[in-house]
Amino acid sequence: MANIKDVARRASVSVATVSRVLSKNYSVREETKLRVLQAVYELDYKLNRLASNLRKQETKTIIVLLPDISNPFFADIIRGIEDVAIKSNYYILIGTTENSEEREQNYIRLLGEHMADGVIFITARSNPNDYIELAKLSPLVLACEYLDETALPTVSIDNISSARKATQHLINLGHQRIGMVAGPLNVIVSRDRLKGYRQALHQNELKEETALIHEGDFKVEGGYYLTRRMLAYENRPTAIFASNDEMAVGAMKAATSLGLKVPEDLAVVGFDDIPLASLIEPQLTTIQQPRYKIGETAMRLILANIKNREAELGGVVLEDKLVIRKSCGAYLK
Amino acid sequence: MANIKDVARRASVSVATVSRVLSKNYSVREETKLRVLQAVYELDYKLNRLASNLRKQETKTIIVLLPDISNPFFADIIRGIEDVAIKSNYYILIGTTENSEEREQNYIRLLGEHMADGVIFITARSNPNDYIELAKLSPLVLACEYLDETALPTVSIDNISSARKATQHLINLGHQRIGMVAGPLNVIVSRDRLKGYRQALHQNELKEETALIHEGDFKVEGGYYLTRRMLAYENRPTAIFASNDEMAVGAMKAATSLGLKVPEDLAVVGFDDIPLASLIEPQLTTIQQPRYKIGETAMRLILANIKNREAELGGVVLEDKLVIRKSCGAYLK
DNA sequence: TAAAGAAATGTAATCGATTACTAAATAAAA
DNA sequence: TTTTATTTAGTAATCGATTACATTTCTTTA
Repeated sequence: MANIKDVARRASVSVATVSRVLSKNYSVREETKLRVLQAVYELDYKLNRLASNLRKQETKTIIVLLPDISNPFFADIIRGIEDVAIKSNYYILIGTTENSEEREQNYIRLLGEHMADGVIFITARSNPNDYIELAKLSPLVLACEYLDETALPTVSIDNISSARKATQHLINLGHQRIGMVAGPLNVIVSRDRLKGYRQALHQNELKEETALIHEGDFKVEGGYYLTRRMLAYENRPTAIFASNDEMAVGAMKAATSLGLKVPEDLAVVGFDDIPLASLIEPQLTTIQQPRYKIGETAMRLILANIKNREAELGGVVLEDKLVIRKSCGAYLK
Repeated sequence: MANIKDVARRASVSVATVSRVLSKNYSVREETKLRVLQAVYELDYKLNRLASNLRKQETKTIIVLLPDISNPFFADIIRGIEDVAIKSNYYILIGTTENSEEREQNYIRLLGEHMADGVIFITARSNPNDYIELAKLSPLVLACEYLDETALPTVSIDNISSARKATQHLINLGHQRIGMVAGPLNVIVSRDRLKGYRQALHQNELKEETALIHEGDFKVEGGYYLTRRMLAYENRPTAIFASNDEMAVGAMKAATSLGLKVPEDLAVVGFDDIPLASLIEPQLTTIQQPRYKIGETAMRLILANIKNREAELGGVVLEDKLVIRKSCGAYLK
């Protein structure tokens, strides 16, 4: 395989000249340029990007870490990231952690080894300090997640206000006993959605019942079992707000399994608006996150951070939207 | 950031010795080894993998190309690939082509630029010759796809026999007029599924009707509209075999939208067994592909091919399975 | 104890680019 | 035409590892 030396020899110029021709924005005599390009063509020369990266100390690669690729929620975010990346001549290396600390480290290590220029986390981990430390070494952006205390670059919606909005919607429809199927509470996003739910109750002077608040796992089965449990109470809830759509689907299945109808006997509202939400019957009322835009913004933030490591990049908060479909029963009124 | 020279200096040895200590399987005196490791620790030395890769002429990275990351069908395949990759100390770089020729080339170019050691296609393209040419330059494996003529390394199920099996199942349930919602016919997988459908008809001396065979796009909407069209016929089909689950869901929605019940008025069988298949009501009867295993095998094949470029690697055919749920109506009999 | 063989380490070339510095060629100004 | 400024191109250092080959040190054997 031809390298830059071969091209130089063939075009009777130095390697420096070849490099200049190929990297544009250098002044090279037209005739020489043509000779070089001819040689490139004849030898089918291809840049060795490894060598180039080594010398330039950059890789144009961003690591994107997420827990689980089969979660449809992430797909659009990744599309957003990748689209911006491609436009900026970057590549993304997707790593799925499957919630394994070791696997995550395995990918993070690549940063220190100069195999990537930065990392975007679309993932929920517990220890904020790790992020902060890492951010000192390497450009880093959190997508969907954020930290209470520190100003790392983040992109997300305002989960508190969205959850409040969703709960308020149920209250407006007349529900007084609203069950909450929360996400895992070690995740800040779950905690904030729970917080929003509580705020809505308090603002409407409804009292909060621990029996109506349960911690789930973001999976269909979790939503199913927790809802079954709540529906077994004598004084059962008339509505469920689930912290994500999968659990909301589980809640609907729980109702059906007990002979209850959604939304007549149990109203359900989810969170995320994954594709499934509009395929299931009845279609799910849910909070829609601007996923693609979250991805785009995350990539833009990291590019900005690469260009200028000093740039103060705080958190970007994007608009969400309550999508009203059938499962909340609004159409019945 | 410390490099190998710094470590060498600190440990009072040559860079060669440092490299030997770190790359294992070299004989180094225990005492020297300790000194080096101590220096590595003190300086927090990290290998520059770019430099290492350049010298060793390998990257331990495999490109995985697929049309669309939001398709849940691909997620398990990727999991299989990634799991094997990690065990073998490889990384995968996922590229989504969004059916853009340009985007695909953008990723393929990386191979020539020494940024990856091989490529796995989980994707449907038209021109087999491109694959064959590329395979000469670089290790390449096709997952799910295959070619008629040539012996490239491939992993897939036998789509013809699976489609035959699915269709036969409907015939066994008494259906005589079975509509086929095919996938895009420029894709060999779609052609083979159609072939299997036809074989089943012929084997049962049912005649094939062009009015009952339609080419779709693997999307829910496509399945919906094509099925609506078929259900509008005077002599409408009593069953639909769709070339993937999304279109099968579309078919079910079409039936419902016309007031027909699935499976009583219209039996539906899909293909792939994506997660949605068991979440939708009625649950979908479908062909289950061993997705995770397809991924694993694809990665194994490419590793074998990297180790020995001469190895003759033909096509691996894995077992599929007809999963009988509610939508075909078998339970009614 | 000397010679031969084995083990440990060092020297320097190499992978393939980019680029600071320098030199030659050309153009512009005096 | 000479001097100066500007383009264009070359030389060689550099990025940070790995490894062939050479050399030194240590063991083993005679």
